Amino acid sequence: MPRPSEHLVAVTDLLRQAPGPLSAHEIHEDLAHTGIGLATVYRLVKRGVEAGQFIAVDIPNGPTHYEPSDRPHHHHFECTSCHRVFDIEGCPGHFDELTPEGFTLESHEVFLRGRCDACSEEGKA
Amino acid sequence: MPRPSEHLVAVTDLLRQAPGPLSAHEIHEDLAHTGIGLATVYRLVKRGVEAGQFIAVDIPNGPTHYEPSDRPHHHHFECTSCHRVFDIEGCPGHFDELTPEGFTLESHEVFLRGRCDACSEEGKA
DNA sequence: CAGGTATTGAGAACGCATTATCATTCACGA
DNA sequence: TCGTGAATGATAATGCGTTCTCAATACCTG
Repeated sequence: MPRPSEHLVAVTDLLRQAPGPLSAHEIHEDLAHTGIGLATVYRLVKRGVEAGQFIAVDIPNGPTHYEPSDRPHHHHFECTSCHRVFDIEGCPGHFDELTPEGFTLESHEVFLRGRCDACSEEGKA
Repeated sequence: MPRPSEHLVAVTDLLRQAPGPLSAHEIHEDLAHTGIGLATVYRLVKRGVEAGQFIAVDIPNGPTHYEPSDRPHHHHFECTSCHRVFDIEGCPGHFDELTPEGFTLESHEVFLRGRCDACSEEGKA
């Protein structure tokens, strides 16, 4: 029972509710019950990025993730166990002080890695 | 004039002299005059990483780079123009303060992006 | 100098993320 | 209800980084 163009709504809602950016694969899985195809997921996120609604987040050694573009400045935490990516608030700042002489700083990214709350719990048991 | 096993010396020296981590492709290019093959480059860096001499640096949206493992804690700057990666000294620290409740922090990475000294000069002209 | 072994380079093959293809299906107006 | 154009899903194809295959070559020992 796929509803055309309803897909965009579903993807947008999913990204808004998510605790961090999602990959195309994750979106496809989370919306599996709607019958959406992977190709459509890629089409919608690509369109969304071009339209400025979504932002593409490049993960080191992983697929591109997507998040709504209206979130305030933040960074990301990747779980080394479940590989999900979470938003984290705050920013160390003062990156211009780290920039070498003669270099021009344009942007910065901070990636934390470790275990998310769920996976940390598992480890304790 | 390829000298077998001399290749490892050449790769090691190159990585030591480089201002930052190099990709397999960059190593292959920089050592083109030695006649080294790309497959050999991959073999040597893989072996080096397994042996603990080199460290694999994952670049967002780019190929794995390699650097000597005996460098002190540092981060990286990627030039948006020439796409070379440079080491930068210093670290903002205090990442545990950014880590959400219940999460376990294992490591962190900081990526700065902008124009390197050479490419900044170009822009001025 | 001959034989055995490890290394090498070229190119094929692979894995993965992403994009293109195309027949089918759906929405919507006449 | 029928026709038309846009959207969709399955799958083939692509691009790129990396690994594998294998014949040729270099080193080493006797």
